[in-house]
Amino acid sequence: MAKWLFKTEPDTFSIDTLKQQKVSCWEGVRNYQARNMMRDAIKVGDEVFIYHSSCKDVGVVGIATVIKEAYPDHFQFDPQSPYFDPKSSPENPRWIMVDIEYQRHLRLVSLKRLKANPALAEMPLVKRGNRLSIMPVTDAQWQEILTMTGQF
DNA sequence: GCCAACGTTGGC
DNA sequence: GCCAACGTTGGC
Repeated sequence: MAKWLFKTEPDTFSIDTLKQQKVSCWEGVRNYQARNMMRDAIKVGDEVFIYHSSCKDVGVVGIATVIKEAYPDHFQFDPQSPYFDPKSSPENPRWIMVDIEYQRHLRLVSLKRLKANPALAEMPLVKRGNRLSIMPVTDAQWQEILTMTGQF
């Protein structure tokens, strides 16, 4: 099973919200590279690090699993939604989402620590100017980050 | 709030 | 197909 990292702004949707809901769709991905990964590679059973961005405590905060593979993100059709895309249509949807299920919180592994770890230097996350909201994580990187939590 | 980095758009 | 302008992301 593959492993991934999903970014979210906790002011909009946090790991705590996911825990309360237990399951959630992952809507609002509006980047072609991220979309293509969801479409082509993200499968039921894959594990996902949840990452909090644009907030006080930036970093990896928990784990979820994929429970539903790519299907159309209906927010793209809703003019009231911030994720509305006027160029998309139900007949030819442009954007998709997956569903995930909460697994557990992790003790925060801050971006600062991720950047300081040479074993993680190849992660898109720690590269300069990174903007990818969904990215693959290798088994080795996954284990390294788990080790950094001290929780395994 | 600032600003660097990046993706997208659109004129040509 | 190039590339400048623009909008967005995201750390700080």
